Amino acid sequence: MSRNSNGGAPVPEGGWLDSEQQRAWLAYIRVQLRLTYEMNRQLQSDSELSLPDYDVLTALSVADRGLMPIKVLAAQIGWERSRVSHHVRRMAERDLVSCSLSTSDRRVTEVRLTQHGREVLEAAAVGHVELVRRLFFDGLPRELEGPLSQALESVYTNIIAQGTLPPPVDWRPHGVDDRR
Amino acid sequence: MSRNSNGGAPVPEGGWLDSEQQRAWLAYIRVQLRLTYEMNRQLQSDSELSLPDYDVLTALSVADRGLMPIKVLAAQIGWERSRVSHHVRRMAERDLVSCSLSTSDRRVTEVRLTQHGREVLEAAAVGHVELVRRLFFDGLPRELEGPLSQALESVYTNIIAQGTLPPPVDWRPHGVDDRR
DNA sequence: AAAGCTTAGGTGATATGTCACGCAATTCCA
DNA sequence: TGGAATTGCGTGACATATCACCTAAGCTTT
Repeated sequence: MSRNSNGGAPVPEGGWLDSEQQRAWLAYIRVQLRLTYEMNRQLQSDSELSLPDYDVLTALSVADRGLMPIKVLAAQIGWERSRVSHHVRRMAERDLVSCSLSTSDRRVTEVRLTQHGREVLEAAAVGHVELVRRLFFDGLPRELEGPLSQALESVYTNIIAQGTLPPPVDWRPHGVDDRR
Repeated sequence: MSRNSNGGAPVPEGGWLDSEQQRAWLAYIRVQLRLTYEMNRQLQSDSELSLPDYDVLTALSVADRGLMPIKVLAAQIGWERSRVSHHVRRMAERDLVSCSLSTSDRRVTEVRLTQHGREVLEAAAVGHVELVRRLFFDGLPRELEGPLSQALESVYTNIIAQGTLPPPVDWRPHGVDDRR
């Protein structure tokens, strides 16, 4: 940091971001930080779920028959496998999910949403989505919704192409309806 | 989840997001997840820093005289104070920062960037910014940079207004140049 | 200047996440 | 078909984060 003090002109060469890019990146980081903080806080105070809990339950809730191998679940929500393993065990102790061996391939553990888990999720989702709407969309002018989606989708596509992570399966997070 | 199966029409009433909003939200969450994962991964493999380490060092590097009270640092990067306290102690053991009591108010601990910390940060920043450019901006059409910035800035302003968190001080994260 | 409030931080118990490794089921292939 | 490679996961040691609570310095009031 603190070099490249060129008074605000774009930086064409390899190393740094030009000023328009810096603007976008700064805005992105700020939104990301605050939003994560607030979502966590809201969930924990209005429900018995943490944001990670919520992510797991949401992924399961839209899965076929509310059930998913650990490997797939990890890919869906972008976690390390062993994190899922630990987390799911803890959630099972709270009766939010249950685990069982697949009959077809006895290496795989299938994680299943319990009835209680589904109820807790649906109760929590109301407040969560409400928060997202209030914090995110109430501040977003209608005419920028389209461009924002486009921009983020482009970036996402690029990340998948460039990134080192196995490409994910379709996933709908945080109150995004699955319209079956 | 899994209710409100209205076949794709916008949902006007209170509870859920309409389909354009769902599109934006889904894209946002996906980008957020992948990007965090990749940034962490890159930093840890190309330097001796984690993403949290990097955030701390970046905040300090743009501070006046490379020095900041813990309280301010926490606000800058959106952490709980005690997290900063613990983390900074560990970083001090690695000689990335150092702590000392303020002379004017002996309650405050001032965290300072060490010479070694600055060197490590500057070495790490090169690869980090390179990754951000490759993953984020290479996928973002120039004509969408402006709208994206605008959209995220609107959202950010709204979060600050609505949110429960103390409004932050100015902060420039992750390789955003401070052009003093 | 002492009682009581407020503010900055540290601390220790606990929860959570990561990493390296190991084991067992499956698949590959000579 | 039997051994090697691969795959899916669990585990335990360790790193990190959170939470409730503690101390002490400064401030305010009387």
